[in-house]
Amino acid sequence: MGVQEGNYKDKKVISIGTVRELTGLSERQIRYYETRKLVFPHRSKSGIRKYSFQDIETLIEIANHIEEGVWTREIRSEFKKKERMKLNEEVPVTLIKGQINAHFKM
Amino acid sequence: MGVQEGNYKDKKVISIGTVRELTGLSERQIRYYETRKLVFPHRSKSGIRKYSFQDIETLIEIANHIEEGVWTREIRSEFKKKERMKLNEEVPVTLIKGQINAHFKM
DNA sequence: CGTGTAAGGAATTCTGACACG
DNA sequence: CGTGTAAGGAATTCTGACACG
Repeated sequence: MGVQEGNYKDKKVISIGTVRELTGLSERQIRYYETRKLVFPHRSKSGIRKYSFQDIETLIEIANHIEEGVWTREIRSEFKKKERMKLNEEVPVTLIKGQINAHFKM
Repeated sequence: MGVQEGNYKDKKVISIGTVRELTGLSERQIRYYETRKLVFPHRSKSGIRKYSFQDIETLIEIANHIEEGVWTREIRSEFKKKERMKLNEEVPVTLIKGQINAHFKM
């Protein structure tokens, strides 16, 4: 577990119409949150936006915040805070002595 | 693990152009394998095909077989065979005594 | 600030068919 | 059998703007 799992969750392959259906948001809203730097879809060569499942979860989270009256500006700084915390989680966990013994006894 | 994991792999959300890019197949080929009953995309209300990541893996597998000269007919029966084996795997694994003890000692 | 909408154009996708072999 | 292609139409997506508040 952790950040990258080589999974499908982060592959940007979903176009905006499908994102609209999955999130219940309007395309206007989805594009607006991009101008507010809250989501970052890829672009196909011809300029079509492509989103990941992770993006969809983020959009739903954004929508929930907006409903509560939170501004996009605040949502962005909250996301940045979370990003900083994630980086800390990535620091390798030190193995406990007992676990090391369990691993290496043969 | 097993069949359904509530994951993103089976969500049919990818349109054919993206599938073309991900598989390297032509749209003609992708649609043809559908008429041969090898892949089963969903359809949006307006009739647009939507594929899952699982479909993409299946398509790649199909392409490999075709390259080896295998006919779609044979590929289909091979897929059906695999399907039957999958059903067997789903039979719940009987717990080994020691494991049961480990689980229930409190 | 966040979102709706009409506008015009460009890119995507669909189906049925003709072709080759 | 498996795949390419041209054809015409329908659905999708894009951008920049006006609007409201």
